[in-house]
Amino acid sequence: MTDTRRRLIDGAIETLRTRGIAGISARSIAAAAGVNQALVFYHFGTVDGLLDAACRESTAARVELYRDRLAAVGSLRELLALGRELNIAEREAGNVAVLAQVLAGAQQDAALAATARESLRLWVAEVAAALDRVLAGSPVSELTSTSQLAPAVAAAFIGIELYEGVDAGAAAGALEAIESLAVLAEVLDDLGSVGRAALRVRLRRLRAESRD
Amino acid sequence: MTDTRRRLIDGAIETLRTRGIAGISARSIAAAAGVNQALVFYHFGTVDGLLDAACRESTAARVELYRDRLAAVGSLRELLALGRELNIAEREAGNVAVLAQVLAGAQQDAALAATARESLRLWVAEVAAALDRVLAGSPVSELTSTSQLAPAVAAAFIGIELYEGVDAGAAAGALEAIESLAVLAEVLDDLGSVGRAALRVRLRRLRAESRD
DNA sequence: GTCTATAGAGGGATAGAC
DNA sequence: GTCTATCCCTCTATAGAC
Repeated sequence: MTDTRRRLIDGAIETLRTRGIAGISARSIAAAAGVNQALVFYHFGTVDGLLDAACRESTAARVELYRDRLAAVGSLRELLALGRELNIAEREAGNVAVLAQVLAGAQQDAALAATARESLRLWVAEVAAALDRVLAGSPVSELTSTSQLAPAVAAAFIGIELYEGVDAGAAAGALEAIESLAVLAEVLDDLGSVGRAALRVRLRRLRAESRD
Repeated sequence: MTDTRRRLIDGAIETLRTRGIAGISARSIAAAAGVNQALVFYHFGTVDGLLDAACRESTAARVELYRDRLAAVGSLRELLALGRELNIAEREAGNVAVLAQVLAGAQQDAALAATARESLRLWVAEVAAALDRVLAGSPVSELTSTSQLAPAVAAAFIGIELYEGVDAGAAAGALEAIESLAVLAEVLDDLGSVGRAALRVRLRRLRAESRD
């Protein structure tokens, strides 16, 4: 990758962070990149093309950065601790905010939506793999699949990140609530066969109800 | 409220829905409202002023619409069912998407952030009251407070709504995962004093660890 | 209260020199 | 690959007629 492409991608990410999706323009990005405005079109064709490349590139790099650590996680507790660390680091670097801005823009733009979908899938695949290991043998895995749980984790992350920008206290509370609820899973593990039996009863009742 | 103010507020909400925060302008709103562009400035001073009024107005109306039903909820199961119904209705009406767009714009705009914060607090207050009733006496209330749980619910809602625009399948999975996890709370209720005791043990251990 | 017209800024995108 | 210059469009906001 040439130096100018690099600078433009970094400039796009920085502009997304500082001015949001509503403040994105070839001129604002070029100013952040310290580069001529016309180069956006020479290298990426359109502003959307640059946004697309920036989102893909930044997500891939972030996922790469955390892959090893996610792969090393051995318990729910460790996963939550890593999640909190990741939340703080990404918030300081402004990267979850970037994904949130892209997601907001993607609601009305099919091309950007495809990019956002693939970016989220990169994260979700890593999270799902970690959940698979952490929840193996736990009664929780009878309740829900990690392929559903992982997107829920990603969605919560994004929601909390956006929340953080307008009400930091409430967002911190939300994060704590989620961590507290994870204790429920551990309690169920502690209860062993008793908990597992109670869970099965509930699940049977639930499925009988949904047949009505 | 005059007819023109009404039309402009509705036009702003519709524009937020169809074109997102990046597509907001006095002209696009006025076109959606079927009204002259200059009237935005006559009635609301600036485009931001109109956005602000639209967000407050629309949130207050929505919260009002669901207040009675939220107040009638008597169990976690009923609350989840109402949540799912609300999710579908608001998605079809495009209102959670509107709040998500405002939230994205609010990250870089202090005035809009204040509006978004207050709008979220309207929702959170209702959700917290419902959770208070539903979780009264449940061991879950020893784990976390509804003042933390309610923002978590709101954040998850917003995250899922944004997710829905780019990956509907994954978003549906996320919603199901959350509903499944709620069964954990019911299982713990079923277990009565056994579950409560196991929970207390876990909590003691957790707090001992966090003192290290 | 509503309209037209317009100033002045910012924006996407391109042509063509270097 | 990079720059300047420019076209033409859209934007906010206001002035002033009605």
